[in-house]
Amino acid sequence: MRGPMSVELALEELLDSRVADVFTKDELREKLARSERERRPLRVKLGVDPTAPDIHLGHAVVLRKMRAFQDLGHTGVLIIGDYTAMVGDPSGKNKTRPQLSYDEIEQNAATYKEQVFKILDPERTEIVLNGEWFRKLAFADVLRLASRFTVARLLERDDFEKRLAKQQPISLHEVMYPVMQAYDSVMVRADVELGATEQTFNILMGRQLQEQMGQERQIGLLVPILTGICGTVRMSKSIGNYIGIAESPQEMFGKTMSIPDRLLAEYLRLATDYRPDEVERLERALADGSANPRDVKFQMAKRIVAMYHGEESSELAASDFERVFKRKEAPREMPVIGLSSKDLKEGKIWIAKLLRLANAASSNSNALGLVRQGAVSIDGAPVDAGRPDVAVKSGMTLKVGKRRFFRIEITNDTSD
RNA sequence: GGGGAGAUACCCAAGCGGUCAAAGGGGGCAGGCUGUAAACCUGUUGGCGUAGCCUUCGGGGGUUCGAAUCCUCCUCUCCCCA
Repeated sequence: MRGPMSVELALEELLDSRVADVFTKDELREKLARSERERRPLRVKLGVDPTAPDIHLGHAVVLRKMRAFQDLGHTGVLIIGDYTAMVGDPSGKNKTRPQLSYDEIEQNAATYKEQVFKILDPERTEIVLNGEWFRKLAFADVLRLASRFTVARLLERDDFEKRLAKQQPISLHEVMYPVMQAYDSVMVRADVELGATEQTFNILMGRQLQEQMGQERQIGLLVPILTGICGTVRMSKSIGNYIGIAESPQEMFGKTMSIPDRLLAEYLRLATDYRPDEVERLERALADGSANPRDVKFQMAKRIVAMYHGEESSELAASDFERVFKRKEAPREMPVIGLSSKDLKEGKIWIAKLLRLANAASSNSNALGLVRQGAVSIDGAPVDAGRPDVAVKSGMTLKVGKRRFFRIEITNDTSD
């Protein structure tokens, strides 16, 4: 149990640390105080779309904020937008999203639930699918709901404004998205809605609708958007510039080390659990040159991996990293490519086939391209594009590019 | 309802009868240099056991020895007018 002082501190962090905006802070303080008085936990809502199920460090920022509320005794209400996923949130998009099939959505939702408790407290989490209420609405209900919003107001969203300016299409169903999200807030009686800054508009709509429908309006708490590891645009699964919280320690470590230096401060602040004063100290050291960015990044990578895999795995990932990139050796453990003796002709295999079995190339053409560029080696010897049939034995190491390693295992298959 | 513009690969965009698997840029991947950073240089970026062949330029049909390019119908998008 926390003492009174640490509650004070936790509150301060809740409102300020990794927060971009709160509307409004005063209202939130009041709600928190009242919740304390009445011993009624706040209902803290977060809506997620089960479109790309893997949770990454970008999602983690907001999920960890929810966790912070839970640690103070409040209830996290996680809405899986199975129904809204059929629409696709236009936020930050410059084009219409593809609508998913129901099967895909269900599968994604399952993966999501699986990963989310790496961060959230299961004891204080409610998970609901918004199809629960949307499925039941009749068209007349939808019209009544829609009548509470004006087109002018909905088109004020900057993504819509931009698209209009660029003469790009906006579908009617996309305009409904904020309406649906607002309705979610009403249905779960949210006290607080969390989201990244791009959610500002949607969350404000929820506030408005709740008031119109006789509820106290929710507080919006916005967290900053994390830039992806490419360093240019937001972290996103579909772009592929992400670090997933369910990825292997080695992957996480490596990806963290590959971010551009200029993202260091941002990642220290948003992606780690360093205390604000620690972040500040590191930022200062980077700015005045007393710390080497590479070393800070190394520390940070260890921290991030530890957050999701524990200290031990983190240390191992760090030492594997040193081993591979400093000493140019193979990692201790690597994925195995299982070959059967049937795959071989006189002990040899076509390199393209080998790469495809390893899932290291998307096609034979792609594989042979890699070989031509000298990216492929076996036991340290580059594969010659002119001699694409390579002799392999169990225990040999296949290396593709700078960082992908595989161990070859051959089983004697004489079944036919 | 009327008039106009448009749809080309992951994205932007050129091409407007053969020399087009399709310029250029971006992005991705790979190589060099590094710290799996940045910047820079180079290569590569539809598929196929690959000096050859197959499929691709919104979709169908046609003209032609030959079509991303011409004709025709369809689908979709944007703009202006009502």
